Amino acid sequence: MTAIQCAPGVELRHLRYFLALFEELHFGRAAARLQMAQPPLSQSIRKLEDALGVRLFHRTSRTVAPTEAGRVFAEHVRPLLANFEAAVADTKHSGGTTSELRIGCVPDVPIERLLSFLDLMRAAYPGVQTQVMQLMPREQVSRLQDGTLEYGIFHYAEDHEGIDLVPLFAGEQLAAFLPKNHRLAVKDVLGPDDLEEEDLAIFSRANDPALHDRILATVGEAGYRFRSVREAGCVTARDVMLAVASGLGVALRPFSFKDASDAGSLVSRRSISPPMEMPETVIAWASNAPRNLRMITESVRAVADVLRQTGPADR
Amino acid sequence: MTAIQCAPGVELRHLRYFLALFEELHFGRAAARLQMAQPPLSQSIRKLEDALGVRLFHRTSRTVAPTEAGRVFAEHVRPLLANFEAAVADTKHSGGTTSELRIGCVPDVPIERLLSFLDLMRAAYPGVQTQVMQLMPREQVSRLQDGTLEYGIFHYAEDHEGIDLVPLFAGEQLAAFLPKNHRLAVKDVLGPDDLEEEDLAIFSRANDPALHDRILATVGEAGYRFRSVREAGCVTARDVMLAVASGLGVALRPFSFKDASDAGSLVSRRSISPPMEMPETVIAWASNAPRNLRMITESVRAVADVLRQTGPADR
DNA sequence: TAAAAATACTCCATAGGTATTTTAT
DNA sequence: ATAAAATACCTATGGAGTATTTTTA
Repeated sequence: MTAIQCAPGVELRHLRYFLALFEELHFGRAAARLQMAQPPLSQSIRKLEDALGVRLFHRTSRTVAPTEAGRVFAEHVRPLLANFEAAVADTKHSGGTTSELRIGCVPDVPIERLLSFLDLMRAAYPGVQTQVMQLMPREQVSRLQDGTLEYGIFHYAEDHEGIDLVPLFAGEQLAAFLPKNHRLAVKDVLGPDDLEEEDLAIFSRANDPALHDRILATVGEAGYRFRSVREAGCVTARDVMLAVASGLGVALRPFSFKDASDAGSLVSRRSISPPMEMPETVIAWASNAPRNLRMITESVRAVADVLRQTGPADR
Repeated sequence: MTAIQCAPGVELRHLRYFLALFEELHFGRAAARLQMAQPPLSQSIRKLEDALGVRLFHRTSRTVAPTEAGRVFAEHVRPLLANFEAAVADTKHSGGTTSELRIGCVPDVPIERLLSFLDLMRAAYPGVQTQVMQLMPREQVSRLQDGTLEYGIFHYAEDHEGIDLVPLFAGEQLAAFLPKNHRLAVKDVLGPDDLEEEDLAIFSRANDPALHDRILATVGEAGYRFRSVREAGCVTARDVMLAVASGLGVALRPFSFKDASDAGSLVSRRSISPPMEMPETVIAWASNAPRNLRMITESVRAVADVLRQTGPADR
């Protein structure tokens, strides 16, 4: 009932900062982990100490060590933050409001990348339910616009009206895929000279015109020429591998495709030089999405930011 | 380890706001209780709901009702805040740093007032140890300046170099104290005419010259004249009562003095008209007090603010 | 229509960033 | 000499205030 509150000015933020520093025992590293600069972290810790009236760390310019009070505080703070997260998760659930997020994803995003994204989202939004469906970019965009999809993941090729997007993953390196017993299979690395007598097998332009064009442009700019370009209605990695194995031509696809297919015994993967990469993978959403998605979208931005910097190797 | 945090932007502040609203179920009252305006409370609650992705209250312009999610959240938030307070208290203790606060207080501050102040301070600073000592203002000031006293409580009479202070209590109403069988004891209320043939008994000017002068000035301005002013080295209420009982003269002291003395049977207390009041009671500290007192001083300011508004009746 | 919540704006406190200095090894 | 924390300074987000509008019992 008293209007006077204990430890005014101390916020969850300070607790998180404290815990990070307590674990790292190094202002620079803790700040990096918190994705902030070192000076504001110093200031925040000092402010926390002031608010508590207790010194939490004994520091010299070489060492940071928790004081007795710091250890006591850490003991309390850890479960406190955990309880907070639990409270949030529980509340989200009980609301039933955070209806399942429908996420569209093009088939050629490596499964590990997709999973590392979903993992981080679940960490940021404990209550969230996700339902990932395989959709081509055009389908994704129209569903984002009519509200039957919350987020879409595809390779960037062009902008769309009413759609916001941020980079999620860097473009993957491309490799050449050719039939096992192809004459070029004996070489480790293939270049423009090797490929100029080959046919390029690529997904049908109708599937995703903008991406199709962009890839062909990239190929041209990198100095590659092909005898012909053959379109195939390939959607999955398996389709591509089969087309290659059946002699349609050489495919240029991300390195990771080898692992994703059971056709590994039928096709060979070879590096190419000069290298090329796919357009970066982006995540998109409707600009006018309902208000209850705003914060989730903020998390999406944050997660995307982390993934783009650290890569999906984080797991 | 993940840098992505759950429910970003939610701070303890929001939890406090939420709980206040959950209990009041009325934005206006909750805001008042939180000592803030209503619109920012609306905004904060909305922001909290956004961050959680869940509606916590169902509101019309007439009613505010918690949703199911709101009830769930409240269940979590209550112990969470309690744990936080406990964590702060524990940490303060363990640090041992919040060395006992030495608080000086002049003798004529009513004990209830002093206690209500100490209560609120303990609420705001759970770990705090207080040691109150009876000191005259001059002594308090010099000890504040040399750092052997953290806070001083006295009646305002003048400013001092290097000393900050804020009002703590309004000045008390003065009453006249006279011997039980004094000729004026038959009257209920005494005025200037009654007292002009009396001697005024007052504490020695040497004790606190500024306050002494200020009281005499107040007496004069209120239109009171006395036959003479007699100084006595009185310090405690008991001293004053004894001086009065022994016939030194009439004393003008706060109403509450009657209760504080066991000399009640020897002296009578009478209201005076026109009324006079003591200078307000202030709490003071050294402007250059050590950094670990800064936050406590902030609490002192806050507590003083509340007490001055609500009065010590709060208990 | 009246009480209460939501909006619209304004302001300022402060969180956080950058550049630099201090300090201890 | 160097790595790391502290300090100084700056910017800008957003928390909180005042005035006003909208809403529904």
